[in-house]
Amino acid sequence: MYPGDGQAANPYRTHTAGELRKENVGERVRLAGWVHRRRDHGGLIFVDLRDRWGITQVTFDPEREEVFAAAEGLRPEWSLSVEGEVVRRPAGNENLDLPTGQIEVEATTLDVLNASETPPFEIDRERPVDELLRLKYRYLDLRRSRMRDNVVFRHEVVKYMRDYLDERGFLEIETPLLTRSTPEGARDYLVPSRLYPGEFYALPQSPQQFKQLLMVAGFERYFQIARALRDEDQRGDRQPEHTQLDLEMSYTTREEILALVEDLYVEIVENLTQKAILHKPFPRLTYREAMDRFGTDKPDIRFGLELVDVSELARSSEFKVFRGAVEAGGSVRGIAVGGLGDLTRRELDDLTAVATTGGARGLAHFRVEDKALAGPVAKFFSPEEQASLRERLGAETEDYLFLVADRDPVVFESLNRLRLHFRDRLGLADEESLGFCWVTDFPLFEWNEEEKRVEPMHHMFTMPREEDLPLLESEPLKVIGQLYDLVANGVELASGSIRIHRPDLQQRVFSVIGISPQEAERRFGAMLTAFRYGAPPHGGIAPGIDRLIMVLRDQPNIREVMAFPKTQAARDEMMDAPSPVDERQLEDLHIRLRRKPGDAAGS
RNA sequence: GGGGGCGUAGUUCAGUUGGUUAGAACGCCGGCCUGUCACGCCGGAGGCCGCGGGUUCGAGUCCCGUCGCUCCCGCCA
Repeated sequence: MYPGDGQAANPYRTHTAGELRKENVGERVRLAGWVHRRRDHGGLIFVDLRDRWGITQVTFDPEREEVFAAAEGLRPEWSLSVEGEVVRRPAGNENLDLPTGQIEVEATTLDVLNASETPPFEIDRERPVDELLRLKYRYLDLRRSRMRDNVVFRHEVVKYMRDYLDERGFLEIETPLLTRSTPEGARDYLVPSRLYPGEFYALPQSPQQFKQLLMVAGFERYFQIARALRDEDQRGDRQPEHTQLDLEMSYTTREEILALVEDLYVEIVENLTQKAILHKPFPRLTYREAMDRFGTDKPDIRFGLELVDVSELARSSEFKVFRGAVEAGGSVRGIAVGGLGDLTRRELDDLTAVATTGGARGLAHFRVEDKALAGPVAKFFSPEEQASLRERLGAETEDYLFLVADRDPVVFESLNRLRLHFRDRLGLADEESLGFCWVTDFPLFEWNEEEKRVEPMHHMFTMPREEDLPLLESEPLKVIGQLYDLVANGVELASGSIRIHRPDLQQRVFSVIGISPQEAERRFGAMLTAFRYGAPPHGGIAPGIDRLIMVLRDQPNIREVMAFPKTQAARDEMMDAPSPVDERQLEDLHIRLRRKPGDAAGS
């Protein structure tokens, strides 16, 4: 049974509004949907009837007086069921923009199923509307074609994932929403317990431990379209809850996991989109290489402007800023950019601001002249050094050179921002292409300067590289983890690792990050115990679904690809959540409020 | 938590140096129109200028505060 299959005895419709063609001419049909537009010519009325599948033009002839009179009262977004005959449109009146544009339906019966108030914004056209209004009336916003197409496309992608994994022996298994808080990384959403005063469940930031336990349980290949919840501030690509394709495999290798996901993504792109994949197979970059070449672990490889290290040249230069940075253990790196024309003082200031947002204290810039470099600090460099800089950066005459000198993380972050700035300003990246790449071999740990301690870069269950195991206690920051990210067009699309499966090694990693055996037992007891019962080697990955849809459909914001997103302030404007609750409910939960609902937070 | 932008008709926006009755387009309402598909033409209604305070003879416009939306930084294993 399917709308329009003509089989079911459906009182509302025999066909969808997207399927009638000239082959159907002469058939008596019934359509249901919304008034998309009404064009009243006095003696003839056209109604564009819209349902999920498309738009069909319905005509109302004044000779059918009763139906015609009813059609005069129709307004946008009324819900209708119309019966009539499919007729060929008069020659010259076909609408080539509409798949159904060869025909129209001459209405003989009109049933108004429900009238509509005038919508708060126009649904039949793609115009910017205030975000709050869209979210408050999300059910109307979702009637717009772009939003509907986003939702439909998302379904197609998720279905593809399910089918793909099912064919390869994966089982879809649900894991709990009410679980235990693991205060590490992001802030948890907490749920108070009624039966245990003062105790709380946490909503999962990821099903990480459960999926590893499913490997111990022997399911070997698991996946789940899983919600992940984090109580952190929003961004254009971050929401309090997002969806990931969580998957895990036993007796597997990194190569097997990468191949599985790469093939899946290639198939999704080739079967469901018009986009082109820039490089197949996906290029592999180590973390080190990604940082050196692009200054980021999520590089947009669709364009050049790669970073060049000129530290050696800087070390011997007269320019103290450069020399000082290198002597302090940092570096000097830069990019050469063409096609900028002559930059004004103001534009150069703006570029400096881009660099300083990345932490840089300044931005050295040169314009490449025929024979020399020009710029405020050019005088510090000898003609030989200038020629060398130009050559190292591969610059042409009239290019600009931009260099940053600082600690490596600052240099990378600043140049990465500049690189992306020029991408957008100069249109360097092809919008219709997908520059996928894998970034591998991340450090297992990173140094948290504020807390003066070592912490996991990804998560604490990641397997170190075999050859680095001896360094675990002595030089943890040098240990490389068996980690891998999938990146496309500068967006991190998936993140995964081979996991630790032996309790002794897991305990060693806990110790490195300062978790005592007692604390580990208290917080991760189930997992450590489980590992003692023949836990298999395993690993997995978690591709983010929202971001994938964003990239594949060129949507600028994660809200555009979610049916019911929250505002940047994490509110649901439609349902008005969060909201105060009854005193009775609080009592059940053993909760007394210190501040009344509605009081400004933190004041 | 911090910074930027925005807030004027149902919607999207304009609004001069502080000065008469706050405008446009779309939408809405009414009329006309038999081939439109962003239909067309004529007419009309519609405003707590986010909210509160201040300066001023006079505030949409200037100042202070506040609320909301949004983008970014922090944060997000």
